[in-house]
Amino acid sequence: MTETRIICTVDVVLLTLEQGALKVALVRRDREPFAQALALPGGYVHAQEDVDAQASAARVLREKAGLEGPPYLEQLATFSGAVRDPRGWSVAVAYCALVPAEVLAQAAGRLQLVPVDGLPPLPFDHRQIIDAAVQRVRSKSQYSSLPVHLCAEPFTLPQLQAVYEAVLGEPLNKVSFRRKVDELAMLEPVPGALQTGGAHRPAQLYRVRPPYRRSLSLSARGL
Amino acid sequence: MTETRIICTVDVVLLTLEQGALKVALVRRDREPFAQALALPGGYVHAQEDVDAQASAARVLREKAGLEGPPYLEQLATFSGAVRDPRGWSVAVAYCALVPAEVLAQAAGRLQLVPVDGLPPLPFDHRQIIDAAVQRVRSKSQYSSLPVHLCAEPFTLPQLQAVYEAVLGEPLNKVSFRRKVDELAMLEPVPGALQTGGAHRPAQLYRVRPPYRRSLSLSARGL
DNA sequence: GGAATAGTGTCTGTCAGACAGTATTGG
DNA sequence: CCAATACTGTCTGACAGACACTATTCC
Repeated sequence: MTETRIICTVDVVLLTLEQGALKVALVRRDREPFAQALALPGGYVHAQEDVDAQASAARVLREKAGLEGPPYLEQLATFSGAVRDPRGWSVAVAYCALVPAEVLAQAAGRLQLVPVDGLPPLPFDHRQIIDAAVQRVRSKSQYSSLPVHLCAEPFTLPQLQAVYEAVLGEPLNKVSFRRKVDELAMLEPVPGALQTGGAHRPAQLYRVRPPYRRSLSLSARGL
Repeated sequence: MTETRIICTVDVVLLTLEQGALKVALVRRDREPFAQALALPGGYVHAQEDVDAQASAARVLREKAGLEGPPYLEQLATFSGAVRDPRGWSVAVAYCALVPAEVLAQAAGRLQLVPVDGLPPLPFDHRQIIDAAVQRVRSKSQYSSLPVHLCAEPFTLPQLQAVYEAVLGEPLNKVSFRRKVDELAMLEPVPGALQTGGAHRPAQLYRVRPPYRRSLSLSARGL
């Protein structure tokens, strides 16, 4: 009995917020299959250089998006089967990464940002992978600090609330939002730093407390 | 440059509730590495016969546990890397399955049930995989109907509440529990069927409504 | 002073949990 | 009638959201 070789890859759903809309970063494929098509950044697992699949995903982000330290990178799910890739039976470990739009500016040109609510036809099962990522992000945003990773530091609480509202697609109560953020105990005010410039009262600037830099803070009852 | 072959496997964390404790089904390995050791049921992905990794997991359940129709089977996470398997760089797609203890009776002898809170040393990273599965199940039990898959139908509400309490490890309020179960709208009373035998008022028996047979019902605010 | 936005004190409706009562069986 | 458990009606404290007020800036 011959053992068929299985294709092992990683795909990264790199999400950011631009102009109030959640967008996914796509790259133009330079190889077959689907050469020239827009697709998720991904690639083969390199057994020689990657210690695990998460390292493969970080390498993909470095090579294809020029991102050195991924602020937030989480395993999403694994997509597998005989028909998803024309080359044969494949396993794609999908990861979800969140970055502030400012961080992607450096990779302009290599990446194309597409609103997740208006995706073009995509190769493989990339549409399904993106949908799963968006669903996960929206779900986790309801009860965790996940969206802070879409905000460049330092930021104000009204800015952070706008990010939450953009991700969740619904307006939030200001008082409740501030209560919850306070409960999460994940932010600290930057002493003396205020957002000035507007013709109105300046807002306090905040940053993420170091322990929550790469992880999440969870809330018992949502928001 | 030579491409190293990557080992593709699936592992199944088969959980059940026995004597009020959450237990995982382990099998004695019949091959190297770790032959004779207790480990999670698992095996290679068979590209020729499995349409995807979930089918591989279902096949493993069938071959190693004698389970034909897995009542609940969900992808957990993927564990990968160079060091987790002595044979080389490996990818293990882990699945979590829930069954009532009664269903496992038919597979007695092949499976050994071990309480998840008193696990022996296990090969590979199986301890880590089991811990992830238990954490996921406990977490999801807080706001979904997941534990019904640990209950053989038909069951009474007090029985179901006991299952929730065993999984979550804390007592629940009876009134709130019944309100929530009612909100989930996932159960229907079996007409005229009552649990008799005790020297007390008999309890109404319930079954899962067909649409929720293999999926979950989610609650907005937990429990 | 006015416009605009940041931030806060207080009220209220809702809902989860507690309590205690009724219901229904076997002995 | 008593013990035991199933089930239900009602009260109450806590909390999310609404409202309105104060604070601070630029013009």
